[in-house]
Amino acid sequence: MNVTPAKVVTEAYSLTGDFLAGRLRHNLSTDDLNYIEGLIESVEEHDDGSCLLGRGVKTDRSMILVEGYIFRTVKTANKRFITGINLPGDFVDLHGFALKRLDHNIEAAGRVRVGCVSHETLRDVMRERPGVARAMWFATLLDAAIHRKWIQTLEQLDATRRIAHLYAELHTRLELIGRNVTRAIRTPFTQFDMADMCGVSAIHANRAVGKLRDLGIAEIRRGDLYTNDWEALKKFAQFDPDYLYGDGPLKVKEDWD
Amino acid sequence: MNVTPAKVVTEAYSLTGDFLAGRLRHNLSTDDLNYIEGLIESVEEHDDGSCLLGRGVKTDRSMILVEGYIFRTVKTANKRFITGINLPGDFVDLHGFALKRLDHNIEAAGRVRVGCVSHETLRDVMRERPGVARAMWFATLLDAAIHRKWIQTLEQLDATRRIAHLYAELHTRLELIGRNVTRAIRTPFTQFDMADMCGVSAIHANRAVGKLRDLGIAEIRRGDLYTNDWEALKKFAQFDPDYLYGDGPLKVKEDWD
DNA sequence: ACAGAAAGCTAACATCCGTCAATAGACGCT
DNA sequence: AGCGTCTATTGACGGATGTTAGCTTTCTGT
Repeated sequence: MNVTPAKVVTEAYSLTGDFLAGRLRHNLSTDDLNYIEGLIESVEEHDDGSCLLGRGVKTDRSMILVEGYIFRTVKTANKRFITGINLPGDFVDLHGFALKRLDHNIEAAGRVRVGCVSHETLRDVMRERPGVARAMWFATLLDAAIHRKWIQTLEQLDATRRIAHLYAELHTRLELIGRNVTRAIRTPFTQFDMADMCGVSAIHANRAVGKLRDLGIAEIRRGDLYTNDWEALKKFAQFDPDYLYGDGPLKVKEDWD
Repeated sequence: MNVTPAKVVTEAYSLTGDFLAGRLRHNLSTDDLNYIEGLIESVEEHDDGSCLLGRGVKTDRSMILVEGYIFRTVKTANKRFITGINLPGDFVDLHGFALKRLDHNIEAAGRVRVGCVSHETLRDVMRERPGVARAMWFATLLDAAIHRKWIQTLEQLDATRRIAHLYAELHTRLELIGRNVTRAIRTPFTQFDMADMCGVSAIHANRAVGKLRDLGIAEIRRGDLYTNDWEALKKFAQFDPDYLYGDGPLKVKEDWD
C-alpha cells in the first residue's frame, strides 16, 4: 500500500470559492470558513484508485476533500471492504491528527483533489480558535453517526435496498453541501465498489442493480444513478435522514458559551 | 421510549477507586482522572432493558458507565438493531454534549451503574482543561474506529464468526480497562441481543452458538462465554486488535505540545 | 477501425440465513 | 411445589447470497 505520487496544483485552482461549503458549514461563521481555507498549504490531485494514506502509516498532515469521492477501505488477502465515503468539504483524515496512524486506507474513487493542512498548523488552531476546534469535533461525531447508520443498514436491508440507501445518502449529503441533485447522481463507482460498500459479492451487486431497474426505482449505469422519483427511492431504502443532522441539532454554535 | 426511573446511589458507592480506568486512561494523568471523577454529580442504577436516553430526546447531561454493559440501539416497528456496546469507563453519550440529541437509544444490558456530568460542567472543562477535552475527543474517535470494525465484520464474516468476534473484542477491551479475563466472560446478553448485534435472526444466532460449541471453540451459556483457548477463538474470528488502539498510537499526550 | 482491458451481465448450483412451528429448559413469582 | 414467562433449541422449507464459469458490452489507447 504505497502512497501514489500527487500532482500539486495549488497555483492552478482558486480556493476562495465555496468549495468548503461542506460538513463544517453549520458551526462556523464565514470568517471561520475563510480562516480554514487559509490553512490549506497545498492542493493535490490524485488518480482513480490511488491510496492517499495507507493504514498504519504515520502522517503529519490532514486532508480536506475539495473535489471527488474518497473511500475508507480495509483490505485482506483477497477482499476489500469499504467502511465509509467522503464528499467534498469533508476532512478525510482529521482523526489521523489525534490517532497518528489510521486503522484503514484513504483511497481515491475517481480523480480527486484534496487540500492539505499540517498537524503543526492544526495544533495552533486547536489552541487559538476553539470555535473551529469544536466544529472539527462535530465533524468527527457526524462521521460516527454515519458509521452507525451503515451498521444498521448492513443489519437490516437486503443488497438491493443497501444500494438504494447508499445513493439516498449521497443525494442528501450532496444537498447538504449545496450541490443539489436533479435527476442524476454521477459517481465513478463500479459495481465492485458498490459490492465492497454493501458487503455483498460483485455479482450480487449486479443482481441488485438489475432489480432496481426492474422495479422502476432507479437506473444505474457505470456508477451514475438516474431516477425521476427520489422519494420513492428513499422510501424503498427505508431512508431516514435524521442521522445526518442536516438541520437543527448540529447548529449549536449559538448555545455553546 | 421512556426513560425509566433511576435509583440515585451516590452515597452508597465510593467513586475514588479505579472505576475510571477505562478508555480515557491513555491520555490522562492521575491528576486528570481524579479531576474527572470529581465532575460526577450523581451515580444512578438502572435495571436491565431500561432506556437511559431515548433517540431524539434533548438532554443536558452526559453519562459515564461505571459498571455493567450498555447498548446503542435503533428500533423500527418490529426489530431492534444494536450498533455498539459500551463498557465501564466509557462515556456513553458524550456526543450528546455536542449534538444535543442522539440518533439512537442508550439502553442498559443487564443492571448498570452510571455517573452523570452536566453539560454545563463539561463546558467549563472544555474551556479550562484542554488536556481533558482532547482525551474526550480521542474517546469519540475510538468509538468511530470500533464502528468501522463492526461495519467490516458485518461485511466480511458469517454469523458464527461475528459472534466470536464480538466476544474477542470484549476480551481485549476488558483487558484494556484492567479487567483481565481468564477462562470466562460473563455478560447478561441473550441470544436475541447477539442476533441484534450481528444482524441475524435469533434462531440463526442460536445455530451460530451451537456451531461454536460443536467446533470446540467456545461454550456460550446465557451470555457467558467459556473457552480455554482465546487465541484459537480470535483466530477463528479473524480478530485483529489494532483498531482498538490499545498500545502506542493513542498515547500521544506527550507529543502534543 | 481495431485490439485489449475493464466493466457489466447471465446461468447453475451450493451455502447461508429467515421464517414458521413446535418443544424443552431455566428463571422468577406466589 | 407449581405456574407462567423468558430463553434456548430443533426441524423443515424457501429466499437471499456466494461461487464458478462464460459471455457481452463499454471504454481506452493507437
